[in-house]
Amino acid sequence: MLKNNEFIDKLRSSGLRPTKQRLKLCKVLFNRSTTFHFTINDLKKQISEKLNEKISLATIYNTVHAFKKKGYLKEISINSDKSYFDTNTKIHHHFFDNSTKELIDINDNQVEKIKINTSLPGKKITSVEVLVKVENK
Amino acid sequence: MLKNNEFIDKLRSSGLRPTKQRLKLCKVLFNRSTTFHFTINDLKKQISEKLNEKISLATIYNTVHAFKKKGYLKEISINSDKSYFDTNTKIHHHFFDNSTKELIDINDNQVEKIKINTSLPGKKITSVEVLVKVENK
DNA sequence: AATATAGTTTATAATAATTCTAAAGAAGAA
DNA sequence: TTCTTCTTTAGAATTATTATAAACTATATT
Repeated sequence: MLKNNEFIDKLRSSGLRPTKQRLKLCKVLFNRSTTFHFTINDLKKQISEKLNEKISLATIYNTVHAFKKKGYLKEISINSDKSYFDTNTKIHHHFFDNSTKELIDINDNQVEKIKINTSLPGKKITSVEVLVKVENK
Repeated sequence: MLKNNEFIDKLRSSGLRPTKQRLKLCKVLFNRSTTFHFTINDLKKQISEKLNEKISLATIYNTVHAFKKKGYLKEISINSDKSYFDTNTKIHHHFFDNSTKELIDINDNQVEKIKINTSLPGKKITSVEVLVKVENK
């Protein structure tokens, strides 16, 4: 459980003003024991459920993108009508449950490290993502 | 280069009536030497450019989804505002060029086969996808 | 402490991909 | 031909996301 002051320092040190809204979002996003996989709508719901407050939708979008840019959140590649984000920003891979539309982390020891034996001229690799899709048996 | 009759047979054998629109789409999609990675908009453009004809947008969507369901097309997992499809339905992986927003096949010998040493209770794996994102150097 | 400024938040409108609808049209069977 | 079922279509509806521009606030400056 991080203190408010720690969030304030973290925000300030990355050039983001520690506003009320950002601090509330930090609480909801980062004050948890396990990683959080979410869509904007999931996040919005948790803000009202956990904090019993309201942050405008535009601010939620803005902040999530700001946090992603600063490396505090990661966007996960799924072809869905919605975007998915993850509070675990380390390189790791995912199950995507098509039945529940939920993301689940794959542990490092559960999937072999991927080796790419090629490159593209003039391009640099920015990420390597493995997505294992599952559904109910 | 497949003949029209071959498309007719293929469609009929999978329970799809061989309509003018579907045959035109077959021509654009499958009468090519290399695989085709496309968005609905790309496809629409090629219909007018290659065939100089027009198929309603709803039909393009309907047909692409019907072909996907029958296994003639594959949808690729990218978090983009648009959906991407691929005429190569074999298991293979992709580069996604964030600078040009293009998909490029990764050959089988260019990426190691991924081994998953885990499973989820009550779920079955439906696909394993590797996406390598690249951008201009 | 008051003031200036640059960064933020907000409600709302705009955008864009996709799906829905329901009527008209076409394919295949009888 | 006629009937039934499937398909196409234009346009409306839906939905996630981004843009806009005015009100607000954190912070630095005086």
